[in-house]
Amino acid sequence: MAKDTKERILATALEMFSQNGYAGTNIRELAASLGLVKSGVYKHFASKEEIWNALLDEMIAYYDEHFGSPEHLPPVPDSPEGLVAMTMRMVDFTVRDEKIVMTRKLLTIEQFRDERARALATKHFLTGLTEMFTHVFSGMMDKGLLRRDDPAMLAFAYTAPISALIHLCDREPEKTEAAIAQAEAFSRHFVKTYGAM
Amino acid sequence: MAKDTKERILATALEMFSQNGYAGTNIRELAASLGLVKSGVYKHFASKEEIWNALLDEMIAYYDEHFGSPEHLPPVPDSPEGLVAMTMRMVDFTVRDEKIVMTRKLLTIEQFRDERARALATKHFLTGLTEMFTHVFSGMMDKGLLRRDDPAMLAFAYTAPISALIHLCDREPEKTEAAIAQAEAFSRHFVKTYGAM
DNA sequence: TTGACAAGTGACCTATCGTTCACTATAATG
DNA sequence: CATTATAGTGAACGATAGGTCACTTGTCAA
Repeated sequence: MAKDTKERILATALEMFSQNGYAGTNIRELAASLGLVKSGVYKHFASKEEIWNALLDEMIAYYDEHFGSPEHLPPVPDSPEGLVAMTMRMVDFTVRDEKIVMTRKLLTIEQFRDERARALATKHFLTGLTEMFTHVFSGMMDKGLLRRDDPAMLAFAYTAPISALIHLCDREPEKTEAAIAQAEAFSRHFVKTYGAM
Repeated sequence: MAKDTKERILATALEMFSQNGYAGTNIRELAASLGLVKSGVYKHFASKEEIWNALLDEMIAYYDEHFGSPEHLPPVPDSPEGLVAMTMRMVDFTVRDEKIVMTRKLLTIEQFRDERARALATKHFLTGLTEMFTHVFSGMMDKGLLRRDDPAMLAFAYTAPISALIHLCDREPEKTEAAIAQAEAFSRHFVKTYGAM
C-alpha cells in the first residue's frame, strides 16, 4: 500500500548497515522492522547490493547537494567569536542529526570494502571540511580578523581536531557533552592563537 | 604439526577481519588461506567469537605493553626540528607497519559493534596520542622550546590532524606519500606557530 | 465492471554459514 | 613398545542467508 516503502527500506537499511555493517545485516530483519516479509523487499530492490548502491547514491547526492558547490559555503564570520559560534552550531547539528550520524558511521564501517564509500569518506571527513574552512579563513584574513597565514593549512589544523571530536561522539555518544565542550575550548584557543593582534 | 598454528590463525584473522569485518569473514576462507580445512581451526578455538576475543586480547595487551605506562613515553626533543623528526619517524612507522595498519582498520570497522574495540579505538586514535604529546610539549615548554600554553590543548591540536592523515593513509594507501608530506608541513607549521620566539 | 498493475504474502530453493564428530596420522612420553 | 595427547581430516549437522515464484489483495483507469 504505502507508496513510500522504497524510501522506508532505505531509511531502515541506513540504520542497520550503520550499526552492523553491510555483511552483518540481513534482509529478513530489515523487512521485519518495516512490518513486512522479506520477499516484499524484493518488489522494490532486486538485491541486497542494489539497496546498498541506492543508499550510497542517496548519500552522494545529499552531500553534493548540501556541500558540493561554492554557493553552499558558509558566510565569513564578522568576528573571532562569530567563528566560534558558527563552528558550534555546525558541530551541534552534525552530532545530533541522527541521519548524519548514521551516514558517518556507515562510511566509517564500509570505507575499506567499497570504493565509493572510501571516496565519500575522504570528502566527508577531510577534504570537504578543509576546503570549506579554507574559504572561511581566507575571508577572515581579508577582513583582518585572522593573522595572515596559509588558509588551507589553518583550515586543516582547525577542522581535523573538531572532526576527531565528532568521531568520538559517534563512537561514544555518552561523551557528547564533554566533546562539544572540548570543541568549543579548542575553537577559542584557535582564534586566540591565530587572531590578528 | 605446526605448534604456531594458533598464532597463524590469529594473524590471518587480523588480516581478514580488518578487510571484511567480523561478519564478512568466514572460517572456511580463513582456514583455507592457512592451508588447512575449517574443522582444523576448531582444534585451536572453540568458536569464531573466541578468535575475535583472543585477537582483541592480543591487541589490548600489545597496546598496554607499548604505550600503556609512563616509561614508554618518548624522549622530549631538544629542538623544534627534533619534534618534527620524531613525529615523522612515528608517522612513517605507523603507516608502514602492516600489522599496525590492520589493527587500526579493524578497530575502525568494529568500533560500533564491540565495546572493547570501541574503548581501544578511543585510546588508540585520540586519548593515548594526546597524553603522549602532552608530556612531550610540557617538557618542551620547560626547556623553553615552546611558548607557554596549555600542553594538553596543544597536544590535541597537534595529534588530531596527524591522526587524520594516518587514517587517510589507511583508507587510500596510494595517497601515503602526499599524506606524509602534509604531515611534515603541518608539523613545521605547528612549531613555527607555537615555537618560543 | 473489468482489467491491469503495483504491493505484499508464504512456501520453497540453493548456497553457505558456524559447528560437531568419528576418525587418522604423528610425535612425544611412560 | 605401548600409550596417549595433539593436530588435522572429511563428512555431516542444523540454522540461516539471499533470492524466486505463484498467488492474493487493493487501487485506479478505461
